[in-house]
Amino acid sequence: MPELPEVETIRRQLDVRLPGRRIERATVLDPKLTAPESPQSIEDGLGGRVVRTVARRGKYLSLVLDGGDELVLHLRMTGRLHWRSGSEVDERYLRALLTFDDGSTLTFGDARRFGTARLLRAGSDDHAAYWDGRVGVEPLSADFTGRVLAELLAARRGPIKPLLLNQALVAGLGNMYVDEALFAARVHPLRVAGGLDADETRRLHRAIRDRLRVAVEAGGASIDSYRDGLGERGSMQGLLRVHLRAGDPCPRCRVPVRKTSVGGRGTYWCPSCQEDP
DNA sequence: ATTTTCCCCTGCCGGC
DNA sequence: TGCCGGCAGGGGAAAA
Repeated sequence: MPELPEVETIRRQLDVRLPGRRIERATVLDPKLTAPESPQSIEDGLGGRVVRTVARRGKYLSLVLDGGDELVLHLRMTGRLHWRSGSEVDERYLRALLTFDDGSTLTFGDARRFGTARLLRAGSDDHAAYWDGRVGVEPLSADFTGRVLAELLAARRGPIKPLLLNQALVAGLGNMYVDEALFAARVHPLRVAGGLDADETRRLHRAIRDRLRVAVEAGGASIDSYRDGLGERGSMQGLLRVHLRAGDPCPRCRVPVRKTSVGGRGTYWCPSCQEDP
């Protein structure tokens, strides 16, 4: 599933290719992608525009256009963005297509059709209305300090894992990297968030940043449908320590990794390293 | 106010 | 071999 490292990998690839290119034509094949706005309206809004930069907020990817309009994309579960230098498009689950003035193309493929595309217009309240309260602190930014994490956890009575999955608090963590970060920090996923002591909070803060950095460096994890912006696999899947590894020996203590359900999400952890709450 | 449940959608996998 | 139920999960709305 595309989480922060996967989306950041795609962003970096697109940000050295798209800026300066003009969108010759936009085609939206699935009306659900742009709803409630119509495909026609989005196509008209994109045609002829030049991409200025490619940005990311949490798991959201934005093509910032000349004039300040912003095409916001979310890949959700199975979305894929694939840039090609030519117009030969081989995409099984194609939902949208951008053709640039030099003949290159960007496709949005998405087997399960959960992904979304919105066009935020400059000079309207689109930007504020869309972003307000949607995403919290960027975990790889300088803003995300140990103190900030401690403040987010303070007085929270719910378990730590669902809290870390809340995009409005920390932006970009998903099921996979939360499992990996909690393991690295030796914190059980069901611990009450506000009950972590100072040392545990500090370990968790470091673990989140470390795991995300390593994953970005590895180009993301291709555990199922994820491919990067050029259609290639990442290599983080081989570096996962507990996620999807039920029954395998814990890399730290050799006790078999276990799987349970937390907040309705498949959750992997080491019963020895991550003490019961 | 915060936390939990449900739903969207389709490929895949195990069981029979 | 083929059918079928269950599972996967990001996020947002609805319910608790």
